Amino acid sequence: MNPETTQRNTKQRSAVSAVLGETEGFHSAQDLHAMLRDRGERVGLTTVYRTLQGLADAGEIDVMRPPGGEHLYRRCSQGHHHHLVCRSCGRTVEVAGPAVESWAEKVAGQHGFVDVSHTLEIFGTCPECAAKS
Amino acid sequence: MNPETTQRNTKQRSAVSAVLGETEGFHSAQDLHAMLRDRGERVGLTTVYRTLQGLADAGEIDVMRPPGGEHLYRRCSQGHHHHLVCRSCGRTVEVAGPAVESWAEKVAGQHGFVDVSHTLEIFGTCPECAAKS
DNA sequence: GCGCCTTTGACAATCATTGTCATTATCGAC
DNA sequence: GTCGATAATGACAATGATTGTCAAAGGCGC
Repeated sequence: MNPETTQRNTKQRSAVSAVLGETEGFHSAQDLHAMLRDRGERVGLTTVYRTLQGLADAGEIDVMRPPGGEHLYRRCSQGHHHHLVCRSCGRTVEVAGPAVESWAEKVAGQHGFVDVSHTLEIFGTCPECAAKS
Repeated sequence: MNPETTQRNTKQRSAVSAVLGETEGFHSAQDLHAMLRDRGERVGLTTVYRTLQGLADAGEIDVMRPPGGEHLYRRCSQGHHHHLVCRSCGRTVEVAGPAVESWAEKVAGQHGFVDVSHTLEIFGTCPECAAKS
């Protein structure tokens, strides 16, 4: 078992990372690819996908699978947390829920499940969007 | 707020509903389609998809979007609840978490979000699968 | 600098899901 | 029970995100 999957530092990887660092909210792989092109970076779509997967595996970014069908990626704070997403404008707020974490662990444990993880997303309409409609 | 969801009762709809009622766990649309064919029901794949969407909209079934990429459907108890899924054998346990519900509402409210909903899935390895490995 | 080996990227392939549209079946009215 | 409007169906094509492929290029240790 090699814990350190030989990762090399390439321009493309930093470019993707940089874009993620400068943008707010979630973006699809294709979005990010377009942004990179606009910035003049020449990065292949395939590479964007692979880089994002790598970053996601490394825990440096979060992945969300909205009903829309595309994967959305976002750089988030490192620790475990969840998202409160406006279903109208896409605005995202990070929320922490220690109570939820322990609850999930407890419930899973009661059923004998081990190696537990969980996903939680909260959807709603943010104040601005609610006011608009 | 129900603008007449004009739904007709058709053989296909009952067939899909019946299969869902007799199976355990989550199944993909294509799975269900295959099952229906085995039973001798002649149902088009397109119809299976549409029927499932309809049932999901009506709240009669639950949809899950696992990392695998396929949509999985399952008939569940009507009330709001969540799932504890074995990531090895797919076994599913329904769990209720009143505390989580209220927590989500509260957190969303604190940020001014309205019309709140949420999704929560817990993944783990069930006792049997854990023992096997 | 040199060479090995990972990464890259253009393109093709995959595959679940959705759109299309002529045909069929359902439901309410009579 | 019959009729007719109209929603539902289903075979097929289309879509579109994601993944696979493989030759070429670049990073890293030496």
